[in-house]
Amino acid sequence: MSAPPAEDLLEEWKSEQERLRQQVVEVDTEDWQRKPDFSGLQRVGGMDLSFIKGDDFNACAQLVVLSYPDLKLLYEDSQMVTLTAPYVAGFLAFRETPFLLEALQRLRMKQPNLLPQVVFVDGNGLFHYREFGLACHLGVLSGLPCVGVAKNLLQVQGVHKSEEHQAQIAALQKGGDSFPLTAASGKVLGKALRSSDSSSKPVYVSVGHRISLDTAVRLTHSCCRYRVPEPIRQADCRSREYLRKHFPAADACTKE
DNA sequence: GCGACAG
DNA sequence: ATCTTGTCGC
Repeated sequence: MSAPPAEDLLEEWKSEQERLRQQVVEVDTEDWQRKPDFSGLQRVGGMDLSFIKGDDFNACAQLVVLSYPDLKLLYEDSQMVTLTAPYVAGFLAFRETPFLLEALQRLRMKQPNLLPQVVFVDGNGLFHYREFGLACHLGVLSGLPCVGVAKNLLQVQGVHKSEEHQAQIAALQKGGDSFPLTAASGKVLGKALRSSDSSSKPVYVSVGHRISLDTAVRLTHSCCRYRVPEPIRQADCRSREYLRKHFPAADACTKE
């Protein structure tokens, strides 16, 4: 279906990532990030893309803004988009970021008062081959604080699904427990977090932009009703719902 | 050739 | 990402 990406394009993308990497701010920049109860934080965003089953190009781009700490819906935007870049592990941002930025731009235009103070992104931030995953990319280009939350482990910089890793997961006792994901260099690139008491499979949290890792992990835990933090979960549910409503069984009975 | 491969 | 309902268990 989609042509394999040319080698020189990947090299261009790498350069772009290495250039933008320099702009990532991996410390807390907001007052609320320093507060034990995050007082001052009122709006958290979540973004996601959902696809129709056999279609790699058309997707629903979703933005939700929830109140904090209640996690009630304040704003939502669903928009059908046509993707141009293929999915290549390590380059997810080149596929998705343009449409996430557009959604934020529509919000800035329509309801700037509802702009989220932090955005949860479905994917990694600094926990990435070149320390510049989707959450960093969106953070730097939007200027907003961003947190990356991946549902699956990307094996990067010496972190792998070893027995040691499995043992560390097994040692996570309750919601909020975590352990560091340490690169071969010694740098902690992210943390595996048990997001709730009832989910034994962790999520992988890393810094996107303008937030420290410890704050990102603490905030993620505080936004979890289920395994996936509520802003991302809502974005996922609502974009799927949009597709079900507007493209019901798009593949059934097409052959007569 | 084999494994890895965020979404 | 997507294919997929009910079911077993705490």
